[in-house]
Amino acid sequence: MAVGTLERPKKRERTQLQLIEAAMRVFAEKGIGGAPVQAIAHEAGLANGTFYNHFATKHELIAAVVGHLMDTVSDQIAASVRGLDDPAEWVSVALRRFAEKAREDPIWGNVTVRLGSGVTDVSERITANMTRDLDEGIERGRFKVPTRQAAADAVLGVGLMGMLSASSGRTGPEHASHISAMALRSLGIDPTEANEIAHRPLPPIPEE
Amino acid sequence: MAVGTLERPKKRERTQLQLIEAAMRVFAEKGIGGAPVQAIAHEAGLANGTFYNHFATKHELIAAVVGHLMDTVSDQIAASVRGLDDPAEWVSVALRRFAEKAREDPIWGNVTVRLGSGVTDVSERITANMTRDLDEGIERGRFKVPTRQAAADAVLGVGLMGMLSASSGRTGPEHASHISAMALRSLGIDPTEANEIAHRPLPPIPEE
DNA sequence: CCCCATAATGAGAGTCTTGTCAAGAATGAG
DNA sequence: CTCATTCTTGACAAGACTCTCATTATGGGG
Repeated sequence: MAVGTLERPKKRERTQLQLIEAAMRVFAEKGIGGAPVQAIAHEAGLANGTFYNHFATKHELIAAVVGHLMDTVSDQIAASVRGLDDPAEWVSVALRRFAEKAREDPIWGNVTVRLGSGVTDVSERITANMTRDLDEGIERGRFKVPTRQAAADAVLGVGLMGMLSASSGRTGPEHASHISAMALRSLGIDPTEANEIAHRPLPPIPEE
Repeated sequence: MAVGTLERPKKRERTQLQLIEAAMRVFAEKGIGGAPVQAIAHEAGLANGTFYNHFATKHELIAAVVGHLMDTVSDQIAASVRGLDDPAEWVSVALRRFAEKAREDPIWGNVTVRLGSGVTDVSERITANMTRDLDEGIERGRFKVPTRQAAADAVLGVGLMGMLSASSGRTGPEHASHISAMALRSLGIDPTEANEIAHRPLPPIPEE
């Protein structure tokens, strides 16, 4: 209970990460609803009670998973895009990063999709950056779309479904570029150009 | 136990439908995982035990919900499309029907999306017709897409997300046409033509 | 290497959920 | 209207899940 005037950052965080990662594995397999705390603790190689030393409730764990998921890419992507000028390229880079991450780490992909299409908090945070990019592109006349809402539906939809197939191993190495190209075409970018943008090398991810 | 040589079709089916519809309302509100059988029975105005006269397990109920959902539109759509010649129009009609149905009946839409992006059975059945249409369009050279998988991701993605925003009341009456146009553009249809196809009147739904 | 603040343990209390069943109510054919 | 058949009821047993807590283990600063 003593308020932390001293530093003690290590063990606690390691265990929390164990739990978060175990939770993602279990969520990916059994869905988010169907995951008893016991199963998560056991998957992490810890006892039931240990869980509650770190998270007061299951809901709190889910929030931590969300936070972890977001920290892993969302902000990195936003940053890696910051140097670029063309809204079309922003969208392309973001989509490709998500899809590739999902291919490399299927569990991450699976859980992100489940949360992104289910939990309101997450889809809002995922969409936040994307919506901003879309608006900017629309305003500049770069995207020609019927409405903001339709544009958001299209880009988010192809992104999530693309991640889903990527994380289930049904895709080749070009898949990220493919879905990115399709998204750009739906935003009114000329097919040839869309293809070119979708195949540009990805900019490096800047350090924290 | 007597094998049914006699006819007795009425009451049973009525109650089953009550349960299925109650289940959809509860699923829409609390998700599919978080819906106790008790809550469903109560929502239907029935006792707990009655549930188990009709469905041996909760999973069996979910299967019935899926069946009901599919019967409601999927086959109707397939039929209503059968007279048309252009794969682009097939896709457009199917997407618009789904999106409009979701707008008219938000609960139907919400549950269909949840099942469609989560339960494997359903997404497969939803995709089955669509994939066939896509393949045909690709083969005829009507669609120009990087891969079948990318095309399926794009169309299914925009369809599900479109239904989701439609069923949450965030959309105007044109939304169905809008997302249909975006889907066609992502399939390589020229924007002007995509728009025209997306605004053609929907063909009538044929009788059973 | 010692020691104690900090973390882990796991049995179990309390609660919720599923699924059963004997008894009573409704249905509808004759 | 009568009665056999079929449906409904709600209390309850069995078990799963969440969260607690007194006890034991640990790690890392001195």
